[in-house]
Parts: sequence; structure tokens; C-alpha cells
Amino acid sequence: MSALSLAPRALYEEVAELLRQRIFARELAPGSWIDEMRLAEEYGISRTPLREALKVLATEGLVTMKMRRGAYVTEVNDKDQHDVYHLLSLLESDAAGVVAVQASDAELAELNSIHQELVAAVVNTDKFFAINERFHMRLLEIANNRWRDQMVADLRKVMKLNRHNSLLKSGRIEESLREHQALLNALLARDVSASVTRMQAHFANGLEAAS
Amino acid sequence: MSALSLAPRALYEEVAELLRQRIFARELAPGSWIDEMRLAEEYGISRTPLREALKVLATEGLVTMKMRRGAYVTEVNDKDQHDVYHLLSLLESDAAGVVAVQASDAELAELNSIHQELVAAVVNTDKFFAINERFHMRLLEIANNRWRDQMVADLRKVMKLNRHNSLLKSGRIEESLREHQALLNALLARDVSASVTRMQAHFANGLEAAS
DNA sequence: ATTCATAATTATGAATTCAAAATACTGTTT
DNA sequence: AAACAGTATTTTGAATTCATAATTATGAAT
Repeated sequence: MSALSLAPRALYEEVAELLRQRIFARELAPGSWIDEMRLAEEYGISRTPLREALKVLATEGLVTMKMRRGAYVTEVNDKDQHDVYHLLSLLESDAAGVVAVQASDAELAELNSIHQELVAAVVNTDKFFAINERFHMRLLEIANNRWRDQMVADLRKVMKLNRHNSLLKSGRIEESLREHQALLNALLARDVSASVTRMQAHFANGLEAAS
Repeated sequence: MSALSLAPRALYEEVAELLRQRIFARELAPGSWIDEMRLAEEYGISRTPLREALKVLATEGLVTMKMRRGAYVTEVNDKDQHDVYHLLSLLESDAAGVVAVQASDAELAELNSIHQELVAAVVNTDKFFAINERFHMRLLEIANNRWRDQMVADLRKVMKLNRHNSLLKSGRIEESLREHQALLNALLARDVSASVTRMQAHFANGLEAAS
């Protein structure tokens, strides 16, 4: 068997993740047909787990199944992009409000510590992006709603379908940092409405930069 | 509506819907193991499309796949119930705000007309529930964000997993009607923040009634 | 009777096979 | 050359088959 089977995850999950990567990398371009046989052969597996993976991606919205003519990579237009971004803003700003109320002091301290890493990484773009991602994820974890986590994860995947996908443009690292600082201040002050507003502002600026 | 979809659905979709119904009806109880062979035989199909359907339901959160030991109906505890309800409130109240801004006069008139049906159906509980559902769905459609529609649909499915699932308890039809009226007034006045607040209140009261 | 080891059974995960639909190809006619 | 009919090929959807993991049953030893 191939190296795939060594992973603890189910094969169809493994394949789904490989396909996501190729879709995000635009190796499988939006609107293009997905050749089951070719991919199955390439991965050295049968069509069965591959087709299961495609159905998972279809439910996530990354792939569109057409009756009797197979799977196609979903095309995301500007409106979709805008709509998804709107929902991310809504969900994450709500999460910020929850965190302002419910987080323990230790958890807020942890967010603060990640923020300090962010400040330190301002010179290294890649590192900044990675830590920024970690900050958002940790905040969601602390907000402690697995259903929201799942939705945000799915929406972020869809965002990656778009060419102008970055949730954080490289040109506005300093600006983004200031927004993060303001958000953190609101969180540490446990000011709910300010936390929500700051997160919304963070997203609003991000969309402006992306369009 | 589904009557317009002339295209026959794929078998795995058909089966997924049948399984959803059985899960909502608690014929497949939360936490219980799903017997693939039994169901496949019962439906007169092979395990292949059934397993594809199960993977779709797993992505929706209705079932949980356990490595090498099959599929189980997801157990939704009180916290899950609360978390999902919170998200529904968030998404639908946001939709109400969008509608207050973006809806055409004709669309608002349509919502008003559905509301009048609701008023007329106050004596018939089943009818009231159905029309109430239609009002919420139409409002979402008018808000015009297919990603939110999808998320709300999935969350409502999860809500149905819970014993105390009703988004609208029978004891508070009159109260619910008043809330709807207040929401509609805000929408017709195109008052965004009032629309959001009214929808939030509608949900807040619903949760209180459900617990 | 309880525990442990081993054999038999069952269920899962994945490959293979098969039927039918969609597509591509061929050759003929105009 | 364009249009068409008819055939061949490809591809999808689904059933079947197969290998192996997990579970259950059996029986020996204490």
C-alpha cells in the first residue's frame, strides 16, 4: 500500500485534504472538471474513496456535483466572495464578544502573548501571517462553540478559492497590527461591544484591501 | 421550491434525505450505531451510495464517523443546542438587518403578506408552524446570501436532533406573533438596528421557551 | 466461575466489476 | 465543408467482491 494508509485518518479524509490543497493551489482550477480516473490512478487508489472525498468537498462547497457528469471545482464570483467575507466578519466578531465576556484571565493572557509574537514578527511576512492565523483560531477556540468553528473553517476554505483570497494583504501589516492591538485592548478591558466593533473593523478594512 | 427541480436527485442525495428524516424522527436515535447492511438491504440498494450519503451527513454534523467502527448518530447535548441556537439567532438577525436595507418594496410587501397569513392561521397550530417556517425562509432568501442559507439550513437540521427542538413552542403562538409583528414593523420602517434587535428578541424568547 | 488465548464470525474499508448515460468518432450524404 | 446518423469509446453511478480489522464465541487453564 501507499504512504497514505499510514495516516490515522480515514483514506477518504486524507484524499479530501489532498484535493483541497490542489484546489487552493489552483492546480484544479475553478470551473474545471475533476477527472476521477486520473486522480485515482495518480494516488494509487480506487475510485471509491476518491468519490467519497468528492462528496465531502461538495458538502463543504468546494466542489459542485453535476448529475451524470461528475464533479467540478466550484466557481466563486465577486458576490460570493463578498457574502462569505460578510459571514466571517459576523461570526468572528460575535466570537470576540463572547470571548470578552467568558474568557478566563489566563486565556486572555494567552491571546495577549500571541499578539506579542505578532508584534515581534512584523518584519517577517510569512511568520506574521501564520501567527495571525493562530490568533484568530485561538480566539475562536476560546469562544468555545464547535459549530461556529466548523462554519468558520468551511468559509475560510471557500475564501481560498478566490484569486484575491488573502484575509490579510501584505501591504497593510502595520495597519492590521494596530487593529489587532485595538481588539486586544477591548478584550482585556472585557468590553463586549468594543470587542465586537473592533473585530468588525478589522474585517471591514481587510475586505477593502482585498477588492 | 423543490417542485421546480425537474432534475432527479442523485441516489446518494435521496438516501441522505431519507436518513435525515429517520434521524429527526429519532427512529435512528442519538448515539446509536448505524447498520449499513441492514439499511442498504431495507432500501434495496448497495452499500456504496449509502456510505456516500453517510459521509455527507457526517460533514453536515448529523452523524459521526468512527475509524473502523462505522457511523453513529451524533449526540447533541444541551450546550450544543444552546450554541447552535445562538448561531441561528446571529445569522437570522443579521439577515433581518440586510433585508431592512436591501429588500425591494415588493419583497417587503411579500413578507407582510406572509405575516398576514400567519395572523389568519393563529387558530391552526400546524398551519402556523408551516407559515412561520416560510416567513423565516423567505426572509433569508431576500437577504440573498446563499452561503448563509446553507449554514442556516444545516444548523436547523442539527436543532432537530434535540428532543426539545422546536424553534417555536406551541404555548407561545400569540407571543411569537407579536414578535413577528414588531419585526415586520421594523423592516417596513427600514430600521436596520431595530430589525436586528427584534429578530434577536424573537430568538431569545424562543430559547427561553425551549429550555 | 473467571480469566485468558485462540478460533469463528461480522462489519468496515476499499478494489473491482458491471450497466447505462454521455461524449467522441466515423463515414455518408448533401 | 456542414450536417447528420449511427457506432464506438469514455465516464459515471452503483453493485459486487475481496482483504482485513474488530467483535464475538469457544474452550482450556487456573
